[in-house]
Amino acid sequence: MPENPVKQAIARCREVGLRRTKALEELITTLIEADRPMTLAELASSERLSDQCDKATVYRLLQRLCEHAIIRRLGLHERAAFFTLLQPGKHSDYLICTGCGKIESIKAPCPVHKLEDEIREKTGYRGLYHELEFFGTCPKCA
Amino acid sequence: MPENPVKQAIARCREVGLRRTKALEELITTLIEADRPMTLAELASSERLSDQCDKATVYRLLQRLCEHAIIRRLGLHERAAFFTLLQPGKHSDYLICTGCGKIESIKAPCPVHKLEDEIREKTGYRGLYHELEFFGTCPKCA
DNA sequence: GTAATTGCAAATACTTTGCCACGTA
DNA sequence: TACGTGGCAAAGTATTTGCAATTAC
Repeated sequence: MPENPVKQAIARCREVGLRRTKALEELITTLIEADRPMTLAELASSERLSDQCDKATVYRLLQRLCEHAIIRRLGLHERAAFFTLLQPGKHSDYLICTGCGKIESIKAPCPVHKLEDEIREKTGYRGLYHELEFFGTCPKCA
Repeated sequence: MPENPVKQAIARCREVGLRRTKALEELITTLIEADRPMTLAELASSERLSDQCDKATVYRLLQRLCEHAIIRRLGLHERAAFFTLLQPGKHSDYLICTGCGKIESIKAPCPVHKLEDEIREKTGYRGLYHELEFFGTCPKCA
């Protein structure tokens, strides 16, 4: 039974020593409801957070959550950084339209695990993970 | 016979209608000599370019070259964008240390072409390409 | 000659920090 | 109570643009 993912994420936050604040709850909830990577600006101005707390607060929350590997910061080519919640057992690659900027999750089985293992062995890098993005022009923009 | 890659790249520039300026030559040469993705700031302050032209010029050159798919802008998680020369038949994935920021090219055969083909068919995206990065802590930083 | 390109300076955009007040454990 | 957290405002860093002067074709 997949328990409430918001509660799961907050539990992970508590485990690493973060305090359970209203802002934290709303941030996690927002990320889960959106089910897509979001920018600091988007989050800070979102319904749940805009009148809940300052942008600096969201910024520092994101920072803490990144440090503890509860969320991840993604490149994705925009000027602003994107953040996505890490959920155990879930991994997403992305399909991004270079025209309108639309970002889709690709849930398809990711074909790079084998290469990742090879790299881990050959290079001795620790905590290895990857990010895979496909870029192109979506049918609407074409 | 692999002809001089600088000349090749400049030839491609000419084909798409760009003028052959000193700045263009030095920019291309710098990217090829470095053989790694570079940021606007790095390029603008590089030996070949710093007293050759203004940062705005480099910026606009990079922009034009991107539009014509002669270079590519990469995310790579730093705050600044990275740029890399596209060379026909060459594709690189990257291994990046989250500690010191070192960026290595992975020349290993890239395992995502098949998935890329599937996505092209299923989604109808045009001009599809991908970017694959591995992140971790390098032995030195660990 | 004409349109693309450039330099300089100013404007944006996004991120990051300082400092003191506040709330959670 | 003590220390993590939050608000507000200011600073920092990277990017982007306007406009007149210059240069490649």
